[in-house]
Amino acid sequence: MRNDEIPNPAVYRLSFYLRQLESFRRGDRHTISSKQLGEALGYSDAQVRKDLAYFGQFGHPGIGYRVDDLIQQLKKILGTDKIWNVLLVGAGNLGRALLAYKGFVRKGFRMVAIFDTDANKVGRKIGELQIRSDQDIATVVTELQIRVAMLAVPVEAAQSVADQLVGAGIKGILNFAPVALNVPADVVVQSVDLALQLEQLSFRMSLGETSQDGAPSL
Amino acid sequence: MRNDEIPNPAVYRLSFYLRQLESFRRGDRHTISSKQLGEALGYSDAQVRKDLAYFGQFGHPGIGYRVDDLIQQLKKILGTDKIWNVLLVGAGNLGRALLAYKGFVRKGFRMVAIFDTDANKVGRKIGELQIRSDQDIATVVTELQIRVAMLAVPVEAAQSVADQLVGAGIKGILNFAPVALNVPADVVVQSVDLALQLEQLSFRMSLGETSQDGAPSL
DNA sequence: GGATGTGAATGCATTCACAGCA
DNA sequence: TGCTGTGAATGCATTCACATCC
Repeated sequence: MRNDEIPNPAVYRLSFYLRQLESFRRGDRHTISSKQLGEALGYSDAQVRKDLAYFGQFGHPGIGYRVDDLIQQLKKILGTDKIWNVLLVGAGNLGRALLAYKGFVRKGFRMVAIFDTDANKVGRKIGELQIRSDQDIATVVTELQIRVAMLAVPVEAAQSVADQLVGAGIKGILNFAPVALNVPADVVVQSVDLALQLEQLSFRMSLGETSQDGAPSL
Repeated sequence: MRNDEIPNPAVYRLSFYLRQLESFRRGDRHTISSKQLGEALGYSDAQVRKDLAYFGQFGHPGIGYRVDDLIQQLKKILGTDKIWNVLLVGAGNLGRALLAYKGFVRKGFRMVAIFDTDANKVGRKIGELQIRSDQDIATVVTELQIRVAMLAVPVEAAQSVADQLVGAGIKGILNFAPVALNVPADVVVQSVDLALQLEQLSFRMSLGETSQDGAPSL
């Protein structure tokens, strides 16, 4: 199947399916139906089946989906079936929290270098890693074959650091600065704006809603 | 206009419009057309007009939108035209980073209390605030009239803390734990799963995409 | 019986295109 | 002329409903 036929929201749901399946597996569930998986997440059974069918035939009629199998398949589809080397720019509060965050490692994302533009911070160690100057980005990216960067710098610096990252050959940026980054078409940006999330929560609190979670579109 | 006629994606875009308008204002732009606003964010002009029209008539034919005005209106719609008292549960790495994050304050979210379940941490100070026991949540919520909570505890603890928050009268939770929380219909949960964002980035890197940003749906 | 996978039908979001106003 | 606001048209995502298989 061609990739551009897959609805964006479906790709987000894939991650939720994976998360839920891992929870089912911890509960020693070996097999699961689209109905059960959907109910746990607030989706219809048809939605679950359709989403999965975009990527292949993973189910067994009369049985459902084998939990272990489907986890493996989803990891493969999402690209987390292997280890990724990731670099971090910005050794402030947020950067240090990201560095320590266990959830990344659990998914196979390994932080292998930290950079900061602040000369005072350069050279200091955080955990195992020594903070390096942003001047070294290009060298390190090449040496360690890094394709993904996390950007946790102040909004004023974000675009220029993004340019450096792109120049160094980075192909994906997880951006925490509240700004729309300008990058070439072959570089993917995924943005997380924390204050924006709280603002959205504030909006939804003034309605009679039941909604969960932040997710997709384009 | 009835609220449930507003597309979810449109609500997310509202936040992006606001962010972009504030950037335009810093550049001393006083008036802006739907075309210009849309171009800055990758949306069509019709999209911008339609989204705004869900909430009222803010524009001036032949002129466009007055930047200052529209900022005010959007803040009012989103609920960030006033100060919110917010509490935080979880004084780990992430919690401390959230506490120090300037972006929340800029939008009028004021962190007024921190809680942790770890007795070792209780009593310690972070910045101005002293970490309190989760036992005190109900008291503090009532005293300080808090409606919003940020949840930055490990995934195993998330649901039980969420129950405590709900019991104390909290109506909105910004959840950083990678789990779908179960809450009553009058409580809103907005979730941010950091590892999931990185996973989505990984998926999109294996396509020929140009996409930006993480956003809506249901 | 119990479940999947999938074309067809529905419903929702976006875009078009234009009347109307400054 | 330049731009908004909006019904109508289009396009995309979800749901229905059923043939198919264990």
